[in-house]
Amino acid sequence: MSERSGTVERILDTAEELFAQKGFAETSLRAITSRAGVNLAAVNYHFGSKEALIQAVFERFLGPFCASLDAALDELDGQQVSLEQLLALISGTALGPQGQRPHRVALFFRLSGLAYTQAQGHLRRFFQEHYGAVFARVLRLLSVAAPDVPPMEMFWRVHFGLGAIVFAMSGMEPLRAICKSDFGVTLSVADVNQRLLPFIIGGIRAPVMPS
Amino acid sequence: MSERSGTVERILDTAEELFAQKGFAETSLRAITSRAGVNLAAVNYHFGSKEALIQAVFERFLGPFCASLDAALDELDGQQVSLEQLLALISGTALGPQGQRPHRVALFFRLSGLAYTQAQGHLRRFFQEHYGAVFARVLRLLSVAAPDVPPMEMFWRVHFGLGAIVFAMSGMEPLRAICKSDFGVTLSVADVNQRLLPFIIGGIRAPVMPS
DNA sequence: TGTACATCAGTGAACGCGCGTTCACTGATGTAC
DNA sequence: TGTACATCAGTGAACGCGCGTTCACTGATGTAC
Repeated sequence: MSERSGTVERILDTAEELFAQKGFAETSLRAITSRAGVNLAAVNYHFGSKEALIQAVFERFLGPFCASLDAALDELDGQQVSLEQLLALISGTALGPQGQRPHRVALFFRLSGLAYTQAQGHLRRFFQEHYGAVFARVLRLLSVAAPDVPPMEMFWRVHFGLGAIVFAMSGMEPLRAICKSDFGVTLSVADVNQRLLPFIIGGIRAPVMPS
Repeated sequence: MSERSGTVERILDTAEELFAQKGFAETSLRAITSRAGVNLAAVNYHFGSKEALIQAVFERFLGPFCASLDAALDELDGQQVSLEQLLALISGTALGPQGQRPHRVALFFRLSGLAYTQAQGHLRRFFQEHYGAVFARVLRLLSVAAPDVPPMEMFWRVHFGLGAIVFAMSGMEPLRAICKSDFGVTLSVADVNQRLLPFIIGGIRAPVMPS
């Protein structure tokens, strides 16, 4: 559990934080290794390359998350699930296992946003290969939970919703600061999360335009 | 109108395209100038630095857009405006003046996403300084158009909506490709835009959670 | 009208710098005989 | 039990490379007298 003196874990922790803070291209291996207190060459020794390090950061988060989500979905297999339940389950799974470190979820979504947004073609491929199956499964369940929305419409709306999440998580710090100064209210990351759900549910449930 | 042999315009056009395609840090001045067919030193000669070039790219789009939007909002000052009308006006203004080049809108939102998402602190400041007023004005009008949503809630929901737009625009190409292969339907950028509006309106109108 | 000078867009080559990666090496631990 | 060797995490210094920026320069155009 403790990661004291575990070079690999120290690199992953630091890389995760810095990538989320500044982006992939803007974070140098020197910045990571010096902050982590390890030798510069250690990254290439343990991971092989910067690109492989980036993938390892995602894998460490996404692996357990998808496993947990898959298991949770297995449990309610066949049952009728509402949109609210389904989304609550997903957000609960994301928040769950790390518990103590809720900012890691924000971090992770920010990373996903960067991965999509930056040219990082290798990451998009990596996502599709490793986690495409779970994604498709969720998409199918969503279509069952909101039968008025046809599958293709649902596909787009889910991505719109993902965008809302990613963007909110990415701009979390500045947005919370503006919220504080303009409305005098200090919201936690969890508070923002709680506000996201109704927005997304409202968006997904919106009447479908007759094309 | 024509920008033939206008070095400054050629640089701006090319930079806009490449920044949107690959991000700011990932796009070198050498890539921009060689594709634009101008001398490497011309960027620093005309703009002073790479950072100033980035701001100039935004200014060229945002300046006219905000002016048009402000003018359009002036015209219906005092009238009762619905959420649908307001959002249609904004998206119309964004799509309007460039008309012939609809992909510039996608491009521009992608750039905004990058600006928010990447550490580029100078860009966030630049945004707030130059366009904070128009943004606040729109926010006020939205609050009038959807009086059930309190201002702070609206603030967050607008940003969630912005996220949906930015993300959809950023991932436009791959998402359209997936849509084609999974559903056999080829959507244009305008089609995706048309699907965005109901989602955002649904999200903004969603019942407010009793906190 | 002709000449000298100023202005300015654009150029080509070089600058120093930080980057990801490589490589020969160390020192500790485990294994074979 | 002692010795020789293999393995492996980690190191320090250097590699070549592409980057943003700078600078002395050119050549065309405009202006002053």
